[in-house]
Amino acid sequence: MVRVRFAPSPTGNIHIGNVRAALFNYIFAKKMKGQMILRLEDTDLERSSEESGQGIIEDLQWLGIVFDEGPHVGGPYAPYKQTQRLDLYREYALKLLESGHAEKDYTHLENETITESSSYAIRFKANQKKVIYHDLVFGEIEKEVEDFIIMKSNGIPTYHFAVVIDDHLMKISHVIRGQDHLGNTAKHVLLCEALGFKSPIYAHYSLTHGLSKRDASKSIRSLREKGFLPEAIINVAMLLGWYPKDGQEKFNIFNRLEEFDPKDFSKVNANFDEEKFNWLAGQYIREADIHKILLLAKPFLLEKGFINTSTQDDYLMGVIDVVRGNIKCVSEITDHVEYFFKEVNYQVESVREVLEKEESKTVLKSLYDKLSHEKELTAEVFQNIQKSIQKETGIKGKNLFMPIRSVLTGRLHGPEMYLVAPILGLEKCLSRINEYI
RNA sequence: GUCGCCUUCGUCUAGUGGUUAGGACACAGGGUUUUCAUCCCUGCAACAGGGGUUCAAUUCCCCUAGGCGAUGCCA
Repeated sequence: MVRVRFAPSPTGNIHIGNVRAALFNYIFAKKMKGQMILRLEDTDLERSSEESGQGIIEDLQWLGIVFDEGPHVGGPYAPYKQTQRLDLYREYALKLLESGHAEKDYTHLENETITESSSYAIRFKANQKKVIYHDLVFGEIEKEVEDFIIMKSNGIPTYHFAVVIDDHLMKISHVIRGQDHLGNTAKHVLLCEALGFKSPIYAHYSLTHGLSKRDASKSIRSLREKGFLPEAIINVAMLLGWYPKDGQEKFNIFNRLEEFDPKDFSKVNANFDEEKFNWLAGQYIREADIHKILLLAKPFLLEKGFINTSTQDDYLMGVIDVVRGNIKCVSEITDHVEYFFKEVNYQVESVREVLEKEESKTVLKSLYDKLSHEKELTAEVFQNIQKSIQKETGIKGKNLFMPIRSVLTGRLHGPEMYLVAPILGLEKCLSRINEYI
């Protein structure tokens, strides 16, 4: 049985870089029909927090990463928080002390006199031993290990110790983690040997640069609040370390589990490419189910006061569909749709300039005249009208289209007018034009 | 400092002992009856350097340089 785990320290939000630890393990569990375990490594008492742990669980759930076992759902190897497993670590540490693999360390007392009751740390005696282990991605790794602390003088285990004990006790079969642990793994292998544990199988993936922990804008929480789609984030995170063989960069990994293999992880540290992320995110917005975007967009539109609860969904979907090609996350929709909901404000200088041209008046008069003879405004009707205005007035190109765009939207940029106008509707178009003729 | 890992277009990458070294993002040009954008087409652009091994090296080996990581009573 494959059992993998995501073992974050609950000290902040997860972002698009470190979500890969959860994602890669989860994908592997899915592929192998194994189990996914969450363990909170909260032994850094200073920085760990309950809220952070909860936030991580929520963010992952939103992405579709769920756990078979963990502090929030329980499981046969509970507890799943390291601060609740302190007795366990103590027990194993004492064993190592007895077997001579470890010794007491009083260096934290500096010049104080050591007595029977003095607190002590426990140091593992690695004796410069050379360890060779196999990594699925990097192959044979050879590393000499120095002595290191396994229990702090406050009774809390260090990461290296707790991780080995827990992975063994929780029957973790594969450890998939960042290559910042490539060297540390030798320590873990040594500890396993000393404790008589079987080492899990290791796979280390490359690190990502350009994603500072301090940059909150790349946290999963923040991306979610901006209305990025979770599928896009999963896709981008996958690309940070793994590429499908056919080179297809937009993909749903859950449909391609067969292809996924940790041994194909990239060995090279990569830079996070925000441009590409934005591009991919936009692709997902364009292809998403319109109802889904509608649901996500409503809160943003309500907040801006563009709509109210009685605004028709059909109308909204039309609006969303016509502007979705210009956004990468749903929140950006509010930058593109004001004129569909509010009266147009013609104060923008460049727009006024267009409208005040003599040619523009000619175009708009003709447009008004033709529109007022129509009963129903469709894209085709609008296109035909534009053509006949051109034919009759001889005005074409920019001089033809800009006044129309300006009068109907108050902007110089936007989607094709023949798509915009039918959504606005005949009545609104006529009244806006009427203001200028 | 010591130890470990890595090094293909600007960026993310595919790939091979003999290839026109492929794709994507970005960028540039063109097209889609106007603009921004979308979409389509075209173009630009890479095997870090030096030694080997070999008939042949981007691919294998060594060295150098560079990058990253570890070296904590952080995880």
